[in-house]
Amino acid sequence: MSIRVRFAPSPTGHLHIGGARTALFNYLFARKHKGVFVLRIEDTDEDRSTGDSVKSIFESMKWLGLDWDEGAMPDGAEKGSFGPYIQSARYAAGTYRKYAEELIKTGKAYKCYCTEAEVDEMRRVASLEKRLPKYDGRCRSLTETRKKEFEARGRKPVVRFRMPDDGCTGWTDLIHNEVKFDNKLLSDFVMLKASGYPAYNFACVIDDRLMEISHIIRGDDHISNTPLQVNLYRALDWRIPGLAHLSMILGPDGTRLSKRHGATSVGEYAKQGYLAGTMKNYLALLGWSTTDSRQLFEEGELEEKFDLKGCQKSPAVFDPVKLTWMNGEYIRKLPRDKLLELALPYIKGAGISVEKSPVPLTEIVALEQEKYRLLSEIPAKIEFFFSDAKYDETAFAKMLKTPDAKKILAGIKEAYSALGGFKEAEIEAATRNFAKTNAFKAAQVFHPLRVAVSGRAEGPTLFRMIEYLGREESVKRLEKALSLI
RNA sequence: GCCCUCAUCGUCUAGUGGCCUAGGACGCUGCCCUUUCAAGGCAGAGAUCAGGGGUUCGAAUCCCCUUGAGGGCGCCA
Repeated sequence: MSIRVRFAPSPTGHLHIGGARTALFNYLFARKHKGVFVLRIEDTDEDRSTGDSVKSIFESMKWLGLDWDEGAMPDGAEKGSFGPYIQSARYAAGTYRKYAEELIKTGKAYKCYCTEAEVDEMRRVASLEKRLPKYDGRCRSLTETRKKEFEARGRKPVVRFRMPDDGCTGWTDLIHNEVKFDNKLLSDFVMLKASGYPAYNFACVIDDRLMEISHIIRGDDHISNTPLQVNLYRALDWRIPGLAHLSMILGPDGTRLSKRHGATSVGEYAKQGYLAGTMKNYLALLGWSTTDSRQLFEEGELEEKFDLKGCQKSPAVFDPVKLTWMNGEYIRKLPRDKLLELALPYIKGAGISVEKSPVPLTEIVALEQEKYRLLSEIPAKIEFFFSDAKYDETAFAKMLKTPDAKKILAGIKEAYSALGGFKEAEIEAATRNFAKTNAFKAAQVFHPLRVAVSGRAEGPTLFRMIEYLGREESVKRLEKALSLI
């Protein structure tokens, strides 16, 4: 049996962390088993589905590098021979109606003329009387005359699935092992809405089967939908795919991850300067691990090592602090030209005019590569190369408001002006020499010098920084600092 | 209310009856390196394995109960 998995988002917003994790695990499972990864759009919620959401989801998937083998594509075309891959299009082709009618014919489904208000009331009363708040099945055996009456009054029926009245429905979950539900608890769920559109539990089963999906990997918020779907598979006499329910992702307070925990969409993290590789690596570790508890994975390694057996049953708290640490790790591993490429949008976005760069921008950006944890931190770190030093008050007070500061800066200024060349090694030698001849400790000179030239108490390695700034600019800044002391 | 699921350091986790006086990672603390900040190296604090009962020569690992948390009970997905 060939492995075919799918990610089936409903386009009602951006791709969220939880969705991305589900997509990732499906993708990894497919790659690991040399299977097929399908992307299907479940846009059967007529009110909330939007084309913009579809676009946004595509974008995030692409950013994360989760390329799919079959399904709806960003250019509006489709790839694969099981299409269409958008449920609204499948609806238009009559796919769902066909199977619904078949089930009605065999008595496994029926038309229900109850209005939403009636069903709501039914549930309310049941709940009050401490009975199960489920549909009571009153339309299960409507006579033809009754049906005609309803139709005559203009009532549009929904199609409901007839659940077995007794027995249990269970399955062997690939993550949770045996799970079972008492059929008595299960409701005759809606397959086709009054509008004719399919509801989730129905569309999902029909499509998974028709697309020959071999394994369903989804969040465990779907566990209670599963017995309904299993019964549908059986009614249709279809083979039930492998079922794997992933644990939820929670916020730091232990509740389901949501907006009030901060950024929840993949796009927001991308904007904040997290790398796609970081996100992929971090998300993989939320609910999955190797037996050696490995943290950092090389490119392509997850695809090789992923295994459903390593999946956690319990929910995981999303930890932005660890994510940020990991991003630093990924940034450090970046080749410098790649780093520049990724940093450029942030640099330009900060209004830094890079044309004025005294040395190739790559060099400047790479200067503090080991310190960046977020791409968005880069502009603030390199800004002083491109505009006059803005003196940090604390640093200025501490390093330049000292008895020796004037002497040091003046002396260094002189030494630099007299230098033949202006390379890191020469600058360092001259600076150390100045310190020595004037009986200063190296640090006594270095600190004020750093502040005078960059405005900050911390920064890149001192002499290379000064080299990049250039003699003229360095001297100019020393003069300015002198005038301010 | 009913049903389902889950339960190892603050967090992500390793662990499938003896190798566990419970390992790794993030975070935290200290030291080293060092012109700063980082990075790196080393060391350390941090988990009576939710609690209580069993089973067993032996349990984080198996069984039962309790508690807690999460999810579901839609013509949303």
